[in-house]
Amino acid sequence: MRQLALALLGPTASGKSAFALRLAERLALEIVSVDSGQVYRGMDIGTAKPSPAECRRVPHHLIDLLEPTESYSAGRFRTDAIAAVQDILARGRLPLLVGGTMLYYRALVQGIDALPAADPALRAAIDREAAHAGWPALHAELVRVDPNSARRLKPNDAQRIQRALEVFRATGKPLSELHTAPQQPLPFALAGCALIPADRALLHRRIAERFDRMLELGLVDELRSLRRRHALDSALPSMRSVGYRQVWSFLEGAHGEREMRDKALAATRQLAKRQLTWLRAMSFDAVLDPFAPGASERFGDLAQALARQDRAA
RNA sequence: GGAGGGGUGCCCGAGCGGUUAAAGGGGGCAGACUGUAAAUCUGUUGGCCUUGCGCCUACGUUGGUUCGAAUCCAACCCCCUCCA
Repeated sequence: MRQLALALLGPTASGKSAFALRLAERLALEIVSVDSGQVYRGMDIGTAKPSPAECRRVPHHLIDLLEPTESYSAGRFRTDAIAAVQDILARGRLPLLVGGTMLYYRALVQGIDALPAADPALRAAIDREAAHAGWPALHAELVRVDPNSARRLKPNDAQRIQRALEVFRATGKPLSELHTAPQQPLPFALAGCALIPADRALLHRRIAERFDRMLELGLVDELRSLRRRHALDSALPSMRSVGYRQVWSFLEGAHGEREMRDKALAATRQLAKRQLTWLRAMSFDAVLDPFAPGASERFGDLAQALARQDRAA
């Protein structure tokens, strides 16, 4: 009975998926996506979702879970990912977690406190207050009800101030009190590998090439048809994701095609930078430069060795 | 050819005699991150060093006025609009 799952984390456009699919030629594996964008149905081109053919070749999990009008969460990811991994292990196959949503990955490996889920009504109410008084005023309110969280948060950090107030109003308890830094062990072993490119300029070039390919594949039309089929608005988590957000403003006439591309590329580079900050801060069993010659083979060898070790144990 | 407007740091753009290495924005770089995370927020961004309210380089080019110029003057080189 195998107990091991592998994970491959890296910034956007670093080649994670290609590495994973290559490895699938050597090992009987199934992929668990660690990606906050690929969970949405219909958002295929812009999230670089694996093609139907690739999904037939290698089973993928945690993809196409929700409509773009819905929203996902780190907490739900942990539950879903554990279930998916155990499922794969039960089938006697190797689970490979692949993605770049580092908060989700950390929630999986470190655990996450039991907190109330998002409450749209509460959030809407807080938004209304912020529109009137401004976020610094709500931060001041947080100082009264949850000084510990308030100290951590900057007066302009709208999203986190909103969350802290939401939790307090929902439970009557300060968010900081609910943070108990749980060490929730996983019911399986997890070996993680990070892809960290040494050549940032090359990563940027790949980001540009990839976005241009998305445009050729019909990213703009994809969003157009999503907007026809669903009651979407630009504040939805799905529509705020990189690429879609910029195409959205383009469709709204906020700017031209050239500017849409420039903004999308910048947003993607910034995303990659944040992902790299996570990757550098976390510890992994192996770190590879995805653009170094033979990196894919080295990852394959590593994974194979780990899998063999696990089977022997 | 004539009349205007303009050329500012990686980009856009404010400044219009000293307190200006030069507002603001973008981009870049670095960091934070507990149910929105492809989100949200913070810091930083000419060079050098003995890190000093230090030195050097810098506001199209060259020269000039001035104690002092990105800011005033002249010539020149580009760009835009209008008239021919």
